[in-house]
Amino acid sequence: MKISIANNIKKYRALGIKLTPQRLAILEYLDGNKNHPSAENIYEAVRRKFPMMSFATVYKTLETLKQKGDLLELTIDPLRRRYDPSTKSHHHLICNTCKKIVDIEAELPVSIPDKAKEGFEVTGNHVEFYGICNECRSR
Amino acid sequence: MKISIANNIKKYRALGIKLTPQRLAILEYLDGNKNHPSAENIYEAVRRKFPMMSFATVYKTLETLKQKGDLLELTIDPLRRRYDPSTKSHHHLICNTCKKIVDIEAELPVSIPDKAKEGFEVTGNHVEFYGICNECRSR
DNA sequence: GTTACTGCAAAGCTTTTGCATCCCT
DNA sequence: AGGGATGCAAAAGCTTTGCAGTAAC
Repeated sequence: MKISIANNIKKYRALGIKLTPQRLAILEYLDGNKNHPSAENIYEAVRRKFPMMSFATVYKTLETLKQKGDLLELTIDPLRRRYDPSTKSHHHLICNTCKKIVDIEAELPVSIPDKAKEGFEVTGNHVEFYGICNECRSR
Repeated sequence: MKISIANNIKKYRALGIKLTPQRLAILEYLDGNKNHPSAENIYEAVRRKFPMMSFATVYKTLETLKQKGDLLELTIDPLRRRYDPSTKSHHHLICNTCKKIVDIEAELPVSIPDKAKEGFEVTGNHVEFYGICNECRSR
């Protein structure tokens, strides 16, 4: 984990991102994270290392990463924004009961007929599947 | 439009929804509306008829309709919730530039391989296509 | 030395809530 | 008449912003 971040330092330098300790902690927390964390999740996690951390720093860093194309903002949760460090396009399963969000690893062939495109030039897509997860069903 | 609402009055009665003038105005505004309005859009529109209307009434009515299954809440816009009176499952095109949201009329065969289901019992899905709309491309 | 980031507090938006009053059924 | 809806104002969340001080480059 730490090694992976270390290897990426030159990538962030190249992007023109100034690497402060706070940012490194955020990057380390996000690296490989599959939990689709909210800003608060990130704040709480990183604050254990940097008790002086402020929410503004979290939001500003997330905004920077987003603009550099290194972080996806998910509009999936009606209550708050969630973030996903996996920037290659993928899809999600959402549990209607516990609201858990799980990545779908498989490729999904989704296509839209030309006549349904309404004049759009389509550049990407995102599929959400709704249902009930294993744990919730067991109850 | 008014006729369609009139025909539906017994439906709402049957749902146990008390039909106040404010609610009728909201229902009329929503009926057949393809603009995916926000609570504020609805408030502004209905306020022209009922200047005394309050935001709380809009939100409470939307919540009621949602719970009766007569309105969908869209989690598509990161800035605010939007509502869709078309309750039969459908998909959306979203313009990256002007943020317009357009309904897709066609059926889309979307399926997920069993091995990708992560133990979920899948009950529905929603596809978002991203791109650039005709108007934005013309500039 | 510059430039850009941090931290704090305040402000901005959207959405929810409590409560007295009102009105649909 | 009774139960639910309305309107107002206040509060609650989440996110953004301004600014002075500070640290990375």
